[in-house]
Amino acid sequence: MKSLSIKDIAVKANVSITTVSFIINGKAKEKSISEAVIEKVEKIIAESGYKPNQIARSLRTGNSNIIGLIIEDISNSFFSRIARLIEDKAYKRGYKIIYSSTENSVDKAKELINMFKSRKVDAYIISPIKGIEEDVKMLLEDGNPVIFFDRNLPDINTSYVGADHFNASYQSIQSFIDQGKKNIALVTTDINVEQIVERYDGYKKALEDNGIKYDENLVLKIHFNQEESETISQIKQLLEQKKIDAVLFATNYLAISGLKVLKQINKKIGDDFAVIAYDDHEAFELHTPGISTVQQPLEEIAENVIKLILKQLSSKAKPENQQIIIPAKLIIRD
Amino acid sequence: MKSLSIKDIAVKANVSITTVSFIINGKAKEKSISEAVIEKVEKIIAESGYKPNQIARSLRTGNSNIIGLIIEDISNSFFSRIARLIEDKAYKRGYKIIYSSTENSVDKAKELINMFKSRKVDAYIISPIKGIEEDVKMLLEDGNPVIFFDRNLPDINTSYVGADHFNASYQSIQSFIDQGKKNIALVTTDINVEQIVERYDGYKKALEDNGIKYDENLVLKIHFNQEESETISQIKQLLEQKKIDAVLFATNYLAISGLKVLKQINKKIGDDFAVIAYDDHEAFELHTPGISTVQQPLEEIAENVIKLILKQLSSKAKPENQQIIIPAKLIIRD
DNA sequence: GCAATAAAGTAAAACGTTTTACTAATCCAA
DNA sequence: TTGGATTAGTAAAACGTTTTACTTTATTGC
Repeated sequence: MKSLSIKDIAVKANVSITTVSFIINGKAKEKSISEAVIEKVEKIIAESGYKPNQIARSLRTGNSNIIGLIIEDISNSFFSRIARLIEDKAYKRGYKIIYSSTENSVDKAKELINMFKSRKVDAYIISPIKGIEEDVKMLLEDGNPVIFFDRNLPDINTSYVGADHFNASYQSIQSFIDQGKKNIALVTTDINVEQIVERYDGYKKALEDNGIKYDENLVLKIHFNQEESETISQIKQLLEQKKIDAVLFATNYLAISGLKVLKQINKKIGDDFAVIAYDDHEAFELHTPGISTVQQPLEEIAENVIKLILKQLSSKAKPENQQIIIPAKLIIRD
Repeated sequence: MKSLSIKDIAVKANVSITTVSFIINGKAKEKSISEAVIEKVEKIIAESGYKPNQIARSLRTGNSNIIGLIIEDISNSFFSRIARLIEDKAYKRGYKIIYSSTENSVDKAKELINMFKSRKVDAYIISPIKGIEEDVKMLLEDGNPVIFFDRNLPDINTSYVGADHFNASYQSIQSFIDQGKKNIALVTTDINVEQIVERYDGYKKALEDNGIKYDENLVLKIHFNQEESETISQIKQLLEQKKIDAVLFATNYLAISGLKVLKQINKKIGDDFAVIAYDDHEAFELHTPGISTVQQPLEEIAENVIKLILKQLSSKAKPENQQIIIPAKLIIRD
């Protein structure tokens, strides 16, 4: 069964297509369509269940009311929770979200940008990776609103919303030191994105400020995309160094793997061994003992992202770029 | 900067729009375009970075290469993991996913269906809720491929892929009974969807088959969408009944809340109190002691969903409906 | 009672593709 | 040498909207 078109409505109501279009778009008054006609057409529309074809609409107007969301991996709870919040807020303002996961592949990220481009999304929300700078620059040159979140690309001149990774990391290490820890390990990833680098820098700076020498044997950089079993064996190797008395995990999935290791090698978290995980996760609260975490301000990040996007979408002129850095919260458990 | 259109390419190559279109769509051979022209046009396309406008394409052809995914909540790890798998498999076959969360609201689900309809998605993958039967029927009447997963709506005649909830629940209870448990509680939700009802039925049947009387004081039905604090206090009330020696949580988020309660009231899982959670979650593996779970076959569900969808998309005639029920696995931990 | 203005509405172009039906030139067989 | 088949390509309609520029009739002010 073919779906109804504006033409069918026009014929039924015995008016022109133009008139129907004006009514649908709330321009009836301003285009001086009579009350009687408005009512008649609206009645027919309601009865027939006609819905305008958004594709035709997009083709004509050039915008789609769709926002593209590019993230690393929707099955990571940090991203899925952010996605949910963004979706929610966007939806309330009449925007829909198309998302896709890059799995940290530059090629896939570029492909996604192209796909979104050819689908004429109105705006891009991206948690970027190194290597897509040129593509993003082209988007910006073409006048597309682009907002980065969680991660930033320093060479790109656009708005960014994220947590204060450097300070969060610094404070975590400081709290270890305040507890008297001396041999503090860091488990992080080798992906070269700003937020990960900042966490690393915060680690180093805190050690330095406290007069503790940086020891590269205490830092483990895990390949992204490797099998979890491999990750686990690397972490196991690290943590078997007896002297380590504290460890900061730079992402939640690394912390999960790390906790599995602790369970395996039966190393207890307590007075002489402390753990902090980056990005909260339900497992950390439930764990016995509770795992201290750096909690990212998801709600604020999502709210700011949407606010910036909508501001750009509603004003023709591009607003000033903003770098919104939101403090993260260190939650000490148990 | 305006983006390039097929016309720009045609002008540059000094051929007609038609010719360019044939080449883009791989019909050059069959439409007898000469090798020389093909090469020339392809070169120009590559150099200019031209990408066809998918919106115009969709308008003309009536399909979008987009599959709509409607789920309850993307931030629930069961759905986000399934979404990731589906996205991945769809992507490999040239399809993109638009997803949205219903939050178990019938109105939002209907709105989403309408939105997808007006965007002309090629197919619908839905984890349905009661109340949208009419809307789905209309989709089917219009010839749209629709596949349900995780949950089913009995009155609707379409394909379904899901786990064997009844047996999984039955086996869980049976395993409690085999351990000698007598007062087995069930914490479930009040949403009226088949998969939840089946879990409940499995619970009842297992008790009955073992000659244990059903006691409604041992069954707690939690409102969907209520605050977690409320959920926690209700579960607390239930579990404070001393005689309860085992509990099955019918969803992973209920189990998470339940574990928080156990931690609060300091009730230990062990020989005289057992827990099984439905749907695995990282927290369950890490928990001390490990929490036994019913693991849904995510990979198989996603694979079957995509297989069915693609079969429908490629064959003009609608294939037979299939009900694919995949056994779930009871993982006993510790 | 006449020009200017307002009210009520419409025809047709445009958005960027795909596809159908067509033309013109060349080839080949009888 | 002729006429059907093949090769190489194109013009134009169609998809379903929005929007600009236009028409026709009624109203107003003087």
